[in-house]
Amino acid sequence: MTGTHRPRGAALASHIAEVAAELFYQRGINLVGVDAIANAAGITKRTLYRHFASKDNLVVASLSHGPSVNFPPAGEPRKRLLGAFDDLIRFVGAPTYRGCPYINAAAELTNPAHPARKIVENFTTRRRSWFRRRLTEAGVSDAEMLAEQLDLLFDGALANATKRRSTAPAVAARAAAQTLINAALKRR
Amino acid sequence: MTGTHRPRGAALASHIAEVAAELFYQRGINLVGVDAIANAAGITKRTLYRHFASKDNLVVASLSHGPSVNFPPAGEPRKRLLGAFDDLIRFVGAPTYRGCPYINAAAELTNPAHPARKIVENFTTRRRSWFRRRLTEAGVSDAEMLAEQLDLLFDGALANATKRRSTAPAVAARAAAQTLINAALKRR
DNA sequence: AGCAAAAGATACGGGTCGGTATACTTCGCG
DNA sequence: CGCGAAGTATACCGACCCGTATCTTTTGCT
Repeated sequence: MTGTHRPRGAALASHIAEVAAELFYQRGINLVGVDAIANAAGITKRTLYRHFASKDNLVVASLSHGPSVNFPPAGEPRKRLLGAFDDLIRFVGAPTYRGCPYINAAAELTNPAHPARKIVENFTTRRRSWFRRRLTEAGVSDAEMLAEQLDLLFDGALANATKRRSTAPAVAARAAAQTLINAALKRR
Repeated sequence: MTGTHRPRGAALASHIAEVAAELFYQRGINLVGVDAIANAAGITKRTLYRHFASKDNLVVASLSHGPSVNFPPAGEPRKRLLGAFDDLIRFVGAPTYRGCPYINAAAELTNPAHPARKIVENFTTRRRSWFRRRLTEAGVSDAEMLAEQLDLLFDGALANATKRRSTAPAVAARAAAQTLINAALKRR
């Protein structure tokens, strides 16, 4: 055991990204300066720039440290699908909820060349794929289309809850998902 | 006819808000300064501040001048509902599409006390009410819940299209809306 | 014609931004 | 032990931010 009290090296980089993620999430990417991040992380701006070449790079790294919805790792396909929506309800109900970090990033980073934009796009694609695989396992014929629709309900609940500060949209999303899945299975 | 070449008085205020709306939409509220707005509007910063007490006030005024989805003003209820989704497809397919101005504002304006946040909330509420009224006219029993769900599909398509730059989510939203409406009418 | 309001032109003020420079201290490890 | 990397402390840079002050010119209206 090395026993260092404060993080160093790679561990420090991860710590910086974590602190940045929280600040970006609560106050907005464009409204948080690197000075504030360095200060909150208990380090110097010089040290921050030793780990991240630029603020843009730090934004990219911070995305994987933000809060997220949990997707059930195993179980009956339909239960896993609805379980994701259950956790969505929990997610938007958190007292510190301030929207979906990825939706927010897409809104804040208007420069199409920003490196974080690709991360955002990949994230959505992966979530849609997860839905598609579960739907295929459940026996839905047009899994591609339904996966897209469940993804919409997800983003819709996240975006709507940001505007209204309520869990109602997430609850409605869960119900809509159930309706759509049932309709797809009946029509088979 | 007065015949003034350049707008004055109240007309100028509206012109400023229009220019601001476009800049905010394309480049982001927090990334556009009042100097850039005054410059693009062909006026002086001094004049801008004669019409708007602060940038925050201008942000509020700009929201009503941004691009928006058209809701069919008359016709058979179900046609009007699907017509809104048709225009949603057009909206997200525009080459200058950069997300929903209201969702973006909610993401950018992290200060809960910002005056624009109330405008954003009112907007969502009004759209949901429009859905609810049409659904009631169409004979849906639980119009409240279904209106919420259609609103989710709307926001979902808008948010998802921002991340992916595609009309596919809007097309899927329209199909999902149809499925949900049909299911609600059958179950009556 | 003439006046008050509106708009132009320009500069400034205090603040923050992302990023860099310099010089000093601490730490891990061979 | 001692060396080099990592981190601290602090100051600085040019650019931009929102908002205001001053002064001149234009305009609409009576």
